[in-house]
Amino acid sequence: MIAAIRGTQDILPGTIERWQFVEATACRVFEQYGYAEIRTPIIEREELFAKGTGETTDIVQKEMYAFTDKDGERIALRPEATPSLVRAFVEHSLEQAMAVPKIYTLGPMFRRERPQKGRYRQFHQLDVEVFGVKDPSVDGEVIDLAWTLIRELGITGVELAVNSVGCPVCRPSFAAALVAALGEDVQTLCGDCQRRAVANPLRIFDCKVPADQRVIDALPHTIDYLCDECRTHFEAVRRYLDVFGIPYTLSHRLVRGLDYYTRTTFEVLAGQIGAQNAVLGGGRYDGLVKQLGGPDRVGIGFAAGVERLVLALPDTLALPEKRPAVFIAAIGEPAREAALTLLRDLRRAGVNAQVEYEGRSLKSQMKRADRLKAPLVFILGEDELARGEVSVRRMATSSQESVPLSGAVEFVKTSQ
RNA sequence: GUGGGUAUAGCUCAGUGGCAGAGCGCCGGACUGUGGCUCCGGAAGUCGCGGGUUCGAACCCCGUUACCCACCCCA
Repeated sequence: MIAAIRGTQDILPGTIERWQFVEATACRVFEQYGYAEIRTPIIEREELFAKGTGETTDIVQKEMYAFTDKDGERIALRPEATPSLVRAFVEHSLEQAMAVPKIYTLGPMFRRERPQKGRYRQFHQLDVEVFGVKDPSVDGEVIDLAWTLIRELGITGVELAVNSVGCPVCRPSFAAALVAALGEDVQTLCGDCQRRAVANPLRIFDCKVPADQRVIDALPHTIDYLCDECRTHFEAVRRYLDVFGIPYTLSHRLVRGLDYYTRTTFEVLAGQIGAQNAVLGGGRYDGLVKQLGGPDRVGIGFAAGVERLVLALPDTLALPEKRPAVFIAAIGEPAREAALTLLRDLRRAGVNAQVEYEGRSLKSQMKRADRLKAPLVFILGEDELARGEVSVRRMATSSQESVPLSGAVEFVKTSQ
């Protein structure tokens, strides 16, 4: 047997309904907020992510699926959507084409990590981006959109964390302050943290090693080192969140893993879905568009993990059951032909009607109808055929009546 | 890349050296053409794979692969 490759999975009937619910809800909410869907290729030039996601990130350094194409070009399977959306924004001058460049997309992403609960090599994201708006009110709108999505999905027990990581002006001084505050204590931290202290001090805040927490808790906070502009911006973002009535926690440890984030960062964390508890994360990336060769335009957005949202959906979520309106059981060859004609007519009238394909016994056909949860069964045998009627059985009550064959379609439609 | 756990029927799992099992599901039957409940019968297995020990291995030993969970990191 050839099995699906590691970290990929088939989403089967019984589960796919929850995916459809998540995707349909997301599209509805995004459209309501005025975002337009776009779809971009799954493969891109490797360079796009090296420059966009960041040469120093783990995603690019060790998790990206990349290969050399037959003409020698380096191709990558996208590990995230933002660089692709920025590329499309620039390539098609969407700022000219759209009244407001507010876009969303959804689809598979690829990262070569060891799979675990809520993390796969092919995973799926919902992704929202806004380009060219500096005003903090758009930070507020994007976070409100994220929060509304979570609420519309019925997901509870989540926490919204918000922070500001500053900009290229103020971040270096904060990083320096971090290292200075650590001082000799660096020696007492875990190996990962010691490496981070040199490579990217902000990431020390990601550490989960219990022994390190006392030292980390005492470290300075990003928001105390913001430059005037960043501080004013962040204060305004927080005011908007208050205006929108969105409950959030200020998390000075929310620094996020991608190089391009500036100023506002945020994350929605859910319990009960495993160790990978971030269902949604995003922030502002004011330098990215220019860095990718576009005009000097700011940007902000977020990505939500579909697998994680599906895990976080309430157990009580009741999705409408898919069932045929009527099942047609036929006995004997002449009746089978009449049944197929009736089947065609029902379907042309927009009715979900099913039949048994193999010529089985009536008993088997009834069993099939029951299993499909069809509320009505049309029984067509020699007797019915001779009278130009069908017997209609209501499965719930086991009651049975006769209906003229010519009125069968109408009968189903009126009893739906 | 690292650590731990698991691997037996379609699914969930029992089975600690002596004939491969259960529940659910599936197929058929219980007075000619009637579902669910009950009863009877049936199909279905390379016990993950490869070696080793043994008269004999699903079971013990070695190796290997896959999956799950966790670390790193991230959605």
